[in-house]
Formats: sequence, structure tokens, C-alpha cells
Amino acid sequence: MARTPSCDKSGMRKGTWTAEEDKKLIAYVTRYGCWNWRQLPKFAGLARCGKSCRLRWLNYLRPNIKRGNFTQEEEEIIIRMHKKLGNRWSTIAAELPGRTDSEVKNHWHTTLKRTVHEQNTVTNEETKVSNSKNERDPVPKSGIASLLVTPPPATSISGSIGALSPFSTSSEFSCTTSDLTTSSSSEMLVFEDDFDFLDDFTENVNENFWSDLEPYLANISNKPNETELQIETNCALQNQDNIQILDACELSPNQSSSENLILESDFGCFLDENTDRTLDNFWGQPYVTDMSFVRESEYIFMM
DNA sequence: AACCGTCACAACCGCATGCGA
DNA sequence: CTCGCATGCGGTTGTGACGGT
Repeated sequence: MARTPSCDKSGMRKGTWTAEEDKKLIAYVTRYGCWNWRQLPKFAGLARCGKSCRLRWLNYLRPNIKRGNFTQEEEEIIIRMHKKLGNRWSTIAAELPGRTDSEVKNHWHTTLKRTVHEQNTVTNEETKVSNSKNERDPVPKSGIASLLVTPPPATSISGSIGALSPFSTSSEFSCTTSDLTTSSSSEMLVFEDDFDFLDDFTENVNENFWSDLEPYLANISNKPNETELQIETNCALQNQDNIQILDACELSPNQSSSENLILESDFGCFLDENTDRTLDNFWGQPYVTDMSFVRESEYIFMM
């Protein structure tokens, strides 16, 4: 189901991600955030291109990823929105908390497209039969079939689209939580308890998860200076107008003044705040952090 | 058991977009 | 306005799993 690892001309690894690579990426992103995807793999000790890292994180490793089969309700939403919007996968995925545009797209191509085609074919045949017999009352439909035959009024769809906040693209959602789109308060940012992305690791390491992950944290090459990181973070916390944007020259491992801006996220302290918890307690509880100091309009996460 | 076709999905690729210099 | 860079998005591909013969 996955590709065989290989290397391209520049020495960057390609293909399936290994558990070790995943750990490295998780360790780095949870501790330092995604200040620059292109530079990140170098400091995280990954022989991957930034694009690959970003994709891996957004689609499989970030919190709140919802795995498993699509529910009928989700499929109905996909079909309905695809009928209205076409291949706007990110927009469609935004309506499905925890689902990525990639996952929605794949599910459409592998399952729903065929279902829709078959249903439409059946519908056309039924229509022909119905017309030929001059029937007045078509057979009632339900579920997905009803969407294909009797789509809801456009207003119901446009209404939901109109309700999307600026954070509602799948990638924005993927940062943390859909709560941003509905929360009337910026007081608290809650990470739901969907930490399935760690299941693969916890199956093997169990209560030793953090101790197992720690070497990857410790071995992150050229990680930002801890003291400077803390200083900058504290300064940023006192300056609400510049909360997330820290000058990379203060944090960049190579001290280059021309480095990119760092988007400070709460993930920066993610591990530090939670390493004291036991594995069971930690992953069984929602991650709650005080975000009251951040203006809602300035939420910027790991994009 | 071996082969083959199909399916599901992870990952890659190229283009589009946004933004700062 | 233009250019370059980083990121986002959607299409496509490659590969293992699985079922049928």
C-alpha cells in the first residue's frame, strides 16, 4: 500500500515514511512548530524535502486526524458538496472535521465516484422507464441515493459554505481543531482526544512512549537555542500584536538574518507541558491550553 | 500455490496563490 | 510592478493488499 523508499538525485528520501522518520517529525514539530517547512527537515534530522514533511504531518501525523471508514453522513456531505463545488477537495474536507482533502479525494475516486455513477445510471434508467409508463410518483429514495436523485435546495449548501470562517480550509483546520470555526471565545483552544495518530507508536512503546521519543528530541540537530527560544516566547507573550511572529534571526539555528519568519505556535511547548503526565493520562485527555493572549484573528498554526 | 486483475491509499508532482522585498 | 520564495491545492502515480481463477 505504500511506496518503496528510494532516493532522488539530491539525496532526499522518497517513498514510504518509516516509524523513525515519523517520530523525528513529530518530535520536532511538537516542540518547535513548523517555522519553515523547507528548512525544517534539515533541523529535524530528516532526509526529506519540506514538501514531503508538510504532507506527512498534515495528512497523517497531526492531532485530530480522523481515521477509519467514512460514515454515511460524511459521504452524503461529500457527494452533496461535490455536486455543488466540483473538485474543491479542501473546501469539502473543511466540512468534515478530522478529514483531510487528500483523504476525501481518495475516497471519492475509489468509492463515491463509482457509486454516484452507478446511481445516476440507475436513476436515468428509472427515469426512462418512468417516462415511458408516465408514472406520477417516483420511488422514494433515502441516504446517498436521495442525494443523487433529489438534491437539497442550493440554499442549504450555500448556507453552510457561507458559515465557513477564514480558518475553515482543510489545511487551516488541520492545524489544530475545528473549534476555531465555531468558538465564540478565544479563551481556550482545546485539542480533542483524537490522538489516533500515535496509535502506531503506542502499540509498541506503551508507557515508555516519552522516554522513547526523548532521544529524537535530544538529537534534533541544530535545534533552536532553548534560552533564546524562551526569551523570545516570553517577549512575544507580552506583545500581543506580535504574538506569533518572531524574527527568525533570533531563533534560527544558523543565525542567518535572512532566514524566514517563525510562526510561533502553541505546539512549541507542547511536549514540555505534558511530559510529566503519564501516557495513559496524557493521551486520554484533551490538550487544553490558554490561548487568551492571542487575538482570534491572528491564530496561525503549523501551515 | 501461483498468477492476475482490481482496489485503496500513501506519496509525489506540477501549477496556483499569497506575500514580502 | 516584478521577482523570488513558501505554501496550498488538485491530479496522478506507484505499490501492497486482497480476492478470484
